[in-house]
Amino acid sequence: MFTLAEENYLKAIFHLENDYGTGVSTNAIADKMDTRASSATDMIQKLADKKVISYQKYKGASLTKKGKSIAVNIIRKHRLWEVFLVEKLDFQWDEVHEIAEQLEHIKSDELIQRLDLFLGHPDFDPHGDPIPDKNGYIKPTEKKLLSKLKKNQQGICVGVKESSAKFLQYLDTRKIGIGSSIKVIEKEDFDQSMTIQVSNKQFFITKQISENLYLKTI
Amino acid sequence: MFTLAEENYLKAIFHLENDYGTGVSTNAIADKMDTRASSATDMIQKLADKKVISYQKYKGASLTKKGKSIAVNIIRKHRLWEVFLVEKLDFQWDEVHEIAEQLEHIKSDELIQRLDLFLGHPDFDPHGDPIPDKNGYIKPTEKKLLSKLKKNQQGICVGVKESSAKFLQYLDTRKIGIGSSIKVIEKEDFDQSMTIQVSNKQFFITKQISENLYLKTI
DNA sequence: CTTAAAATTTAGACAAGCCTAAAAAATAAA
DNA sequence: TTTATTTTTTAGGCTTGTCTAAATTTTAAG
Ligand SMILES: [Mn+2]
Ligand SMILES: [Mn+2]
Ligand SMILES: [Mn+2]
Ligand SMILES: [Mn+2]
Repeated sequence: MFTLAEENYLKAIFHLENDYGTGVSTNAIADKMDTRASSATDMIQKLADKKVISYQKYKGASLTKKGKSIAVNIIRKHRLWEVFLVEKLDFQWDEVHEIAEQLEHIKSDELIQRLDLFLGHPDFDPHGDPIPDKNGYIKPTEKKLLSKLKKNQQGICVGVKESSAKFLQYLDTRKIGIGSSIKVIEKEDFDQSMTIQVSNKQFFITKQISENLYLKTI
Repeated sequence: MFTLAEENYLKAIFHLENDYGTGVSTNAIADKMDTRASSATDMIQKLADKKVISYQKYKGASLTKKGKSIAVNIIRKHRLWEVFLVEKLDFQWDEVHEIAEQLEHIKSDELIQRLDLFLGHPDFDPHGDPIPDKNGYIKPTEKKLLSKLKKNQQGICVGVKESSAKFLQYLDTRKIGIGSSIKVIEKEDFDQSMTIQVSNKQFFITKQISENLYLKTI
């Protein structure tokens, strides 16, 4: 069995490997966990002892098969709970992450199996992130960052990269959400800022925004 | 903010005061928490420092107003989650306690408020225990242990005292549950064993059973 | 290739919660 | 009321997860 801290480190390492490739540095982990490098080292050594990561001093860490399976299961729980909170309890999409951070650590396979059924086996969480199935399989989805689109290209918003409350609220005030149709009207070469069209309104957005919106191009 | 361990101690002290009156002994707490008296003393001193119990060396502990309010809130969460698990996820009443022991520590007032609404503001949990309202008020209910009834008296089962899976399964196999009509057919003076009638069937039960079933007499 | 900077690990400490063993206080027995 | 027993507290230690400061290794610069 794994402690809450161990579970959180495994999840962090999973996300880091996903985003920046295999072999995660101590500093990257410490950063994501909002702790000190020395604390990260301690935990990395413990996780290596438990065979859930492979690790050599000074060379970074990678999840083993077992470690990945644990991490994915926590992510599955996190996302299912987020669906529950939004679909059943009427929370907004910017309000659920912190609560799901707690709920993801509840230990009961039966509970998750039944929750999944109750929710109708959802494929995506409220932020457009895929929900791993009970075997840990994550269906690969073809989605593209808005920042990669050129002038006049368009797509449907299928997810967000950042999912901080601040960013989600920014999107809310501009009526951008999962399912919104977005078209690039103008793109500034110098700073990658864009003018986009959502429904019948046009907005000016910075690179920081376009780099955090996933689209399915059409 | 209170740690998981602190919350569990507060809940234990609340239940002990409820069952055996104010001023709870160190041993009673250690016993309920399945720990050693020395550990209980450590925690008692910490809780006293935090002003959630009043305590004098060698004299036992009692919840302060603040401590009681925290304990009752945890119990409210526990019971609401049990309702959720049974009503929404189709768990059996003997399967929910352990999971609720985890869920009761999730910290979000908004979550509990919405869960309560989602469940339709239930008054009782699956074991017939009252659910405190958001102000911590527990509606007093008139219920009587089956063991207190005399021959030919009857009532409706409104709750169980014990709620271990073993006991609940015992009741299940005899089709006894919340709402069952129970009549005392025969009562043995010597050992308090009884013959009772449930629906059209008669059972022989020991004192241990009758002391753990709450009835509303009619 | 040697030095400077950055990244990582180690050493030593601390709080929370638990433990065992021993001391102290309260209670029961004689 | 003295002695024995039970209850409770204290003392000292251990594990988990964290920290700061110092040492070590790796990487980048000159
Ligand atoms: Mn989330
Ligand atoms: Mn999400
Ligand atoms: Mn329960
Ligand atoms: Mn219950």
